[in-house]
Amino acid sequence: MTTTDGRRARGARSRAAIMRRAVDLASLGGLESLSIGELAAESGVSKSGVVALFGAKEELQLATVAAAREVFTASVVTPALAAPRGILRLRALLEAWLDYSEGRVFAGGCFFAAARIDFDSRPGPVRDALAEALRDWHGFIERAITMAIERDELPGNTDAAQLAFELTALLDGANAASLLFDSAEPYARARTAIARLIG
Amino acid sequence: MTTTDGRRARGARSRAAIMRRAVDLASLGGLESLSIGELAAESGVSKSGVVALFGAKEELQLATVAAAREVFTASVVTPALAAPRGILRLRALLEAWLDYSEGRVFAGGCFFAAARIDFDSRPGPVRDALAEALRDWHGFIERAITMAIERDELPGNTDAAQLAFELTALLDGANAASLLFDSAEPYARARTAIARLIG
DNA sequence: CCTACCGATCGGTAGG
DNA sequence: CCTACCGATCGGTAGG
Repeated sequence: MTTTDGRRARGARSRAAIMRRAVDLASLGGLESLSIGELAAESGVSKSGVVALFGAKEELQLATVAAAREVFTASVVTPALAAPRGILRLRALLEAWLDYSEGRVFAGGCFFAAARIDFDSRPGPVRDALAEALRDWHGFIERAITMAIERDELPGNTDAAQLAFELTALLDGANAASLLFDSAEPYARARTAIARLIG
Repeated sequence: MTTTDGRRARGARSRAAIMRRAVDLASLGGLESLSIGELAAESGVSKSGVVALFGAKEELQLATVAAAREVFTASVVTPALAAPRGILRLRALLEAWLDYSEGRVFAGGCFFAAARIDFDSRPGPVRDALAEALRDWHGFIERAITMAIERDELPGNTDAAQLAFELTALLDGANAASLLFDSAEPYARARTAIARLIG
């Protein structure tokens, strides 16, 4: 019993440490170029250790997406839930996202923007997991918009899905431009545009 | 002389055919996972043939970026130049871009959106080439906006760089969402947002 | 979890 | 432009 628990606790710590490296590596080079050997070497375990803990490549990729979602939720969603429903929560969500991207919570910027590329033309479980994560996030923004409309903090004729598309496009655009041009200016541009859209 | 010209003409045809495959492969999997061996096999030449024509990996990547720029210019920029300067040309540019993305001129959607990922955290000549291509495109949009302002087709207090950021973010957002969700709806959303921004 | 190993593919070169 | 080859790394497995 004690040895089993000890082994499980070590396994859990090891899993968490390896996933922390995995999400960073994937944010830098994409989810497909995340290699088992490189991840093992950087984590101080053997290749077969990585495979034993997470399974083969595709299961490793799925585990990495799940780990990234947890980090994302803790960095962006949970903090914003402290704000009251409505326009304040919507603003908190957008601001938390910009901080998450600008603060490089993942070494290579937004994990999902990087992970998407290798899979958005390749159907399968990994693409499905990424699509679900993005859909969840967009849905979260859209519900915050809807609550703001209900509270008369946004015009009654606002199209929530349309506004959610525009806002997330601004966030992703800031992330991409900041990375490529190594500049913080795109975040200021996104904030300006957001202020114009939702006051 | 004749044999030399014949060889050169064959070389040029071969180069063009190989680049046509290279830009498609890179748009699907990213510019780093474009492998010399795969490109050679799909083009019907040997690996050393690819290297002889384009040089080692980095030179191949630079050649691929240059080829993609040519395709992009021919698909988006040149057609839009037929429209008169000002708001009409701006609208033509944005519409041509959406058609370029939606029509999958590159098999994996916008080449530059896909190629960016592998390099936006990795300084070097390839990143520089991608950044220059994107800067060129943004500059083109910005100049079209400026000309529209000068013709009083957009408000005099319009911030051209800011509006260019917002418009290109909408284009890129539509491309990304369309690929991941395998849907045409994001293009409609982008068109709606563009119409609101520039009438 | 490890070592030791597998076949396949990577980028690249020698020699022609 | 080719064939033939190089060392390194890929994902993955056997056996413990």
